[in-house]
Amino acid sequence: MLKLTLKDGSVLEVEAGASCLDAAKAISPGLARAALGAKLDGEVCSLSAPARDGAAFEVLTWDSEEGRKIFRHTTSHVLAQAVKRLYPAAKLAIGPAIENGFYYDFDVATPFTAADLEKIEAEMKKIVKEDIALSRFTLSREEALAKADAMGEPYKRELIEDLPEDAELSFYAQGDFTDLCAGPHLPTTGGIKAFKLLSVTGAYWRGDEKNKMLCRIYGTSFPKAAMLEEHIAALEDAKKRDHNKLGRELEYFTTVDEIGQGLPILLPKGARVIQLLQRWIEDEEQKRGYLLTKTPLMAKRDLYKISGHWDHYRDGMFIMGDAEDEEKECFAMRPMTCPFQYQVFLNRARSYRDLPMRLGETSTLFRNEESGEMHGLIRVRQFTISEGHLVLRPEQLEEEFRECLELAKYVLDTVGMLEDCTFRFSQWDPANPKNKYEGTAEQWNEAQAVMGKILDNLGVNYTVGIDEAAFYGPKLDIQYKNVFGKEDTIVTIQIDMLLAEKFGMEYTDTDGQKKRPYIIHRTSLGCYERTLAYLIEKYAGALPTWMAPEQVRILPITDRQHDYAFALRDELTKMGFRVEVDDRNEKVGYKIREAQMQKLPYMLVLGDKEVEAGGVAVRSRKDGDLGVMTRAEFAEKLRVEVETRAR
RNA sequence: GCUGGUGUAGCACAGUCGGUAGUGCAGCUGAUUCGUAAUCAGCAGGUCGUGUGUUCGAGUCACAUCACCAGCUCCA
Repeated sequence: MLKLTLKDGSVLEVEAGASCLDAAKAISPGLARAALGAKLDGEVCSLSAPARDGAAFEVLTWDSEEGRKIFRHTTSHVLAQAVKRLYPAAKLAIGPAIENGFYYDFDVATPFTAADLEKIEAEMKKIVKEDIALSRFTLSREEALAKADAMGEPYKRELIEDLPEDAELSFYAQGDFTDLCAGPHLPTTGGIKAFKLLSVTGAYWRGDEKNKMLCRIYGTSFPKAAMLEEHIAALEDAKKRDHNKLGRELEYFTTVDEIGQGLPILLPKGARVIQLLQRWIEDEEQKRGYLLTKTPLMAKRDLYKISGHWDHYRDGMFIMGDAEDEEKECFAMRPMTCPFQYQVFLNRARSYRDLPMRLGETSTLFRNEESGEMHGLIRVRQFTISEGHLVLRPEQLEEEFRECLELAKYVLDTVGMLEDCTFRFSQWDPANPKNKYEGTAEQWNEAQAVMGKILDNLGVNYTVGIDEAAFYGPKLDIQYKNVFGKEDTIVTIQIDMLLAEKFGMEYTDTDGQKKRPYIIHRTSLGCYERTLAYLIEKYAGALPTWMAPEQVRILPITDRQHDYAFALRDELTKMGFRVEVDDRNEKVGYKIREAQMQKLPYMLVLGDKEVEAGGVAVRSRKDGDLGVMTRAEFAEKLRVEVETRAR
């Protein structure tokens, strides 16, 4: 008999030689039916793996991420098997499970089309119906290489070659298909009840643009058809929130072919929201001791040579004139604010009494992104950020970093985005071959150690992103996902010791010695265009009242109420609210419908009764008819909602 | 930049085998003065993303180019 320890501490006895599936059955047949994999002493394994005496045992179901990964990873093998059956010449690359699905990369002569996907799906259905058992076997490195060659899989050979020499390599076989794979997998293909291939795209082998572009098929799968349908419906729903569609429909922004890619026009509504956010951030920063600066949008190449941008970032810059002709003046639009804002500090000799010096600027930047990178308002070529640089004595670093993080969390929380944010400690990669980073290993290790200590002291729950640092230092990036699950940085806080040195920044300390300051680069709300995009998606266009471009629309029922309507508009406008009158000759139902579709927070319906009583009939987009109020009551309700920045 | 897809009126779409462009909503004009998600009628609006080519003839076919979308790479 074997003894397994369960999660609740109880001990389960099973026959010698029992598999993890047998153990699951021993717990309960229902659990065994839902089981996708298991954990032995915390290590994920297939259900077919033998139970180990004395091990801690756990059954993985759909409720666990590991369980879902096993399920989807097996689906990717079914996909690969179907592709190999239909297109024997296709070469296999990799096929992992990802969040919400899986993909598999193939090297094929001609990329798959939508029609091919249908054929492949049909073949996958057959494979699932055949209920083929998956079996694991291991080979030595040499045997594995021979196996890869025998299968005619050059990419698998490359993968094996890069694994450590003494590694034991596992393969999974399912009928006529075998794949190099760490696993684990479902016991058979029959468990995959519902799946769908979603898209076919290109992807570079090993993620390197110098390598061949492979053909990637994305898909997803679920244990029940209803769950798949629900997922597809959720994807459809996400598309409706897409800022790039909704933001154009609701007239927040537009683009014009003649102006160019990545250069959106902010229409009155979008421009208003961004103005509101900017005023708020500038005021918040002023309250926190920031000094306001306004620095040029361009500079001579000489400045970028000092900062290192000329060497490290030139491809990303808009350069005017001949970059190669050293005799002539050459200007470039700024891709970052740092070297400009440092000049404020450098304006005169500084003492320790000047520090901390907190500089803030609503800063417009220009980056010549590659043509395929642009996306709505999220990735653009000209954008405006709530920029700031803090020049510090070393002992001020931790406290100021904490305050930067607090400010970022406060503004993200206020706009309602904090709950969906994740934190990433972005570090350098000493092995990066592209000469991406400035400075020495010692400087990097010091900056990262300092930052790591601060993050740990502050209890920040972060993931580490290797090779995600800026060229001059490590970053804490606050990440946000768009409706399609694609992640971008919304706020960044960076520690920099290199640029201070390059620009010769120093201060006289209490002991009369010249010392090098630390610098924090940070944003409060990141890039306003990007933030607007996320807000449109988060609220599906119904922005909270305090930031809504139009807060109230007055809807007179007939033209007898027009004078009252315009007087009311002027009254509310003077109080600082954003109000319009819909005085068109239309029925009130029509006007309400339009205001609802534009997601306006409040509609004030005015008929003879309201005019007579001097009141307003209030309708909110959320709760419908709120009944009649006096004008003062409504104004007070609105004031409280705006001042508290209610969501 | 790379792979694939898309591009017809402000928006959503139709347009057959290559034969000279339609529908609905929006807009404008008129009538209607109406109580919580669409009043009725009329009018106007498009060198079919752009360019070149094939053809007697191109929205339709070919090539190039631009923009948009998904993904890769890159990044706030």
